[in-house]
Amino acid sequence: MASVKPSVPKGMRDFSPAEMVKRNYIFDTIKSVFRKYGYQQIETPTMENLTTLMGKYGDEGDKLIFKVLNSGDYLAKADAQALADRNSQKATAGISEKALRYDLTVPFARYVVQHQNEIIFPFKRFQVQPVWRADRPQKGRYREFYQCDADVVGSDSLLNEAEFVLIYDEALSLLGLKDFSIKINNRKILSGIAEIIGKPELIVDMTVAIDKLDKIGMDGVVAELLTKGFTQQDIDRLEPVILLEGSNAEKIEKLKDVLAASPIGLKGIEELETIFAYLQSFTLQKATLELDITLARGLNYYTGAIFEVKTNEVAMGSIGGGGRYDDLTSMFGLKGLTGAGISFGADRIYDVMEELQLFPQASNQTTKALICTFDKEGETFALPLLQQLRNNNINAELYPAGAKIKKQFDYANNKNIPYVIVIGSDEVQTGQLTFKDMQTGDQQKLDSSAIMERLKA
RNA sequence: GUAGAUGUAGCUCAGUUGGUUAGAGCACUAGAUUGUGGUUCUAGGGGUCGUGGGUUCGAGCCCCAUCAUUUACCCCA
Repeated sequence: MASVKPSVPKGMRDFSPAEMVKRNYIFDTIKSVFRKYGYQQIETPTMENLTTLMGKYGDEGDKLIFKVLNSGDYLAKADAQALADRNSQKATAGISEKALRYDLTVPFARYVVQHQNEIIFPFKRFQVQPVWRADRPQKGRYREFYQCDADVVGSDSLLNEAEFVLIYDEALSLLGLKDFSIKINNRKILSGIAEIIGKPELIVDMTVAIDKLDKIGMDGVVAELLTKGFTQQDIDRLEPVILLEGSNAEKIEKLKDVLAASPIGLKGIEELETIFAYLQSFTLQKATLELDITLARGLNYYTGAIFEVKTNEVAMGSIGGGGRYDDLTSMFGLKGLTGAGISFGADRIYDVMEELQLFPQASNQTTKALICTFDKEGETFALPLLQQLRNNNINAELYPAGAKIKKQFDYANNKNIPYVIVIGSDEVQTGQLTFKDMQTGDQQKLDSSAIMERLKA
């Protein structure tokens, strides 16, 4: 067989042992915080029906969904006309019925509707699984990456939103981030602004444009708004709102003025105030909570609070986001169920922590003791000791007999194994085994029970 | 989809105006050391220079195409 150059698909990666230690550290930390706040883990399949996903993420999102070719003779059922016309979009429906999940929120909504009779509401679930996007990879952007989501459905209490802030703060502080912002906004405020301007139908274009403020500046935003159908007059009314400054409380007061004539806008402000009021009773560790009126987020299923988390220590896109969605389950036939959730971008958090060197030295993830022998006799002698070590919860391995002792020590060294037990003919005869500390180089003769005590300590 | 950068040993990279047999570090193998690694010294293996074409007496280097990787835009975690 011709040999194939080994490679993985664009934007996807292998994770070697050293990386997995660090990744698990992130996952375990986030999961423990989720559990602490009452969230329970579920998983959903890698693939969803294409119809479940399409139309949930906007036109752009639809293009970024990885579609999976039907099994068997997939062209048999294809739309011949669409194929002849080279109309990919139309042809897709005939040849693909499944797709890789694009996020965890939509599959969760599907799950809730499908299992509504088993679920006790409010239902608080977390989910840590990879998602796939057919995007162009670049810094901090992969085609396969993990999201860590916590969502609650069936509770409209704004305490949930307040707790999301606490979860972000606690998890990221635990991971060692020292300066990050949890940005918060409310979709209803954005709606109110669009309403005041008199262009409620252009809310999506408006939010997409002002979301870019810190990237392209006010001039860029104005230019984009003009192309989207806003007049200079609209922009004159919009500008002071976008450029609001001051403390969160000051921004809220100014917004109350601006949105006085918009019931929905005022509702959004009220929600924000409630969340801030809840948080008065809690102390944040490292996070800065910041009301950011330009925060929009692309997903248009959000209806209330919107969150986004950014680190201020390195240049990186957002490392988390979320918000409230009042109607996501209605797409699957269950009306009147509100939900809210947040997501951590584990891969970006990894990149940030790597850059800031925040990973602790992990010592207990490797083998603690390696038994080295010279021959079959030593190996046989070593087997009971090996089991005894493992029975005492000591990570231990026996180097298969036959290799040169130098090679075995090399192995221990490369694998960062801290202790080596050497068993040769002397040791077999006397029962006094050679026990060596690989860090200091010290070695001494000890019997197996003494070794056990040393390793348990 | 648009634009730039980069493709040389398993990895990270050097390679002069185009000139003999393409180099280094790390890693690997062996020896110095027949019961001792991490340090040191010595030797060794390993290359269709991404691929295809062109210019030239001569191409890793110049030109064209193509593929791959990567960065930015759009969008997003």
